[in-house]
Amino acid sequence: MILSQTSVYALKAVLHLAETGGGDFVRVDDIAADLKVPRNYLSKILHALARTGVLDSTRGPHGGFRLGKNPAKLTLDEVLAPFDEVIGESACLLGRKRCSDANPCAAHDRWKGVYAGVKTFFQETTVADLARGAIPEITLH
Amino acid sequence: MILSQTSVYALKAVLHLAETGGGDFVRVDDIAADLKVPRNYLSKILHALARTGVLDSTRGPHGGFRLGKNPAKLTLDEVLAPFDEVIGESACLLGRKRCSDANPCAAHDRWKGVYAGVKTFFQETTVADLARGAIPEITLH
DNA sequence: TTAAAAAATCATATTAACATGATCAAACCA
DNA sequence: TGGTTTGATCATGTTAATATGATTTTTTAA
Repeated sequence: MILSQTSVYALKAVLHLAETGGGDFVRVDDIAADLKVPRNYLSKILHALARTGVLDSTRGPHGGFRLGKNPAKLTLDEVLAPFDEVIGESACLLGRKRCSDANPCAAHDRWKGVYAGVKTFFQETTVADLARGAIPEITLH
Repeated sequence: MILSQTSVYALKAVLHLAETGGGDFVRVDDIAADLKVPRNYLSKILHALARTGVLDSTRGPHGGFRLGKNPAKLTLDEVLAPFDEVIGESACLLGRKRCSDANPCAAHDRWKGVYAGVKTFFQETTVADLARGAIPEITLH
């Protein structure tokens, strides 16, 4: 897989909230059940997303998670940042820490262009781009 | 990392043989020392590459590993096939087993084109493309 | 035919990702 | 104010990738 399992869970959860959340708080248990993802594991992931502002959370009755940003302005890169670093250092095909035009690995020149496409995808695609159906107007707080 | 550590070792070893092997058998110990890669772990990897015909191996004095195919005809895809499946099922961003135009995940339409570039890179880039310096003429057996 | 050289294999250890169950702490409401 | 609802956290378990050390098997050459 391109993304780790954790990243896939994160992305699915955020899309789920964009598609069906309607700006309301949704319980972890409900999200976990809908997505068929382990409850406590998801809880930890959603908590990490709340820390970065991607999600918003409250406890107690009527608590849960909702989007913390406008989905049209929320890039996949922002969602995945706490988990995989899809972008950045991991860019080198041969696993180098530092790999640049000035100090390239054997694959650098040919891989560069391909990787640029991947990078752009994650930096420019938004949650709204991927969410199916009508995206409700969400009032941010 | 895009590729697993194992895949990186495999790719580095094959490039190393293309660049410096000169068609002769090279000992695992020497490759491992040059690449700074664990010896027995590399041995297992090279053995797997020999099974698919990418490499050729012999035991005993003057034994070791050498390329089993013309590097100009050896694609990265062929090298990595026993380890990661960079190409194929793992294609779906959201981790689906089956994800197609007919039965797409939320990311399918937008990811498809980007992924096609990655796929093409691995299918069309050859070991000779990445090997630095003169590639010696290798007599295949 | 025997000793050395080399890959092949085996048994085991380490680590990180992924997962589960139990408990804790905050928010809400009667 | 006390009980219920909910996220947050903790302790632990499982599994696969990565790694190490020891042993076995094959090949060559003296």
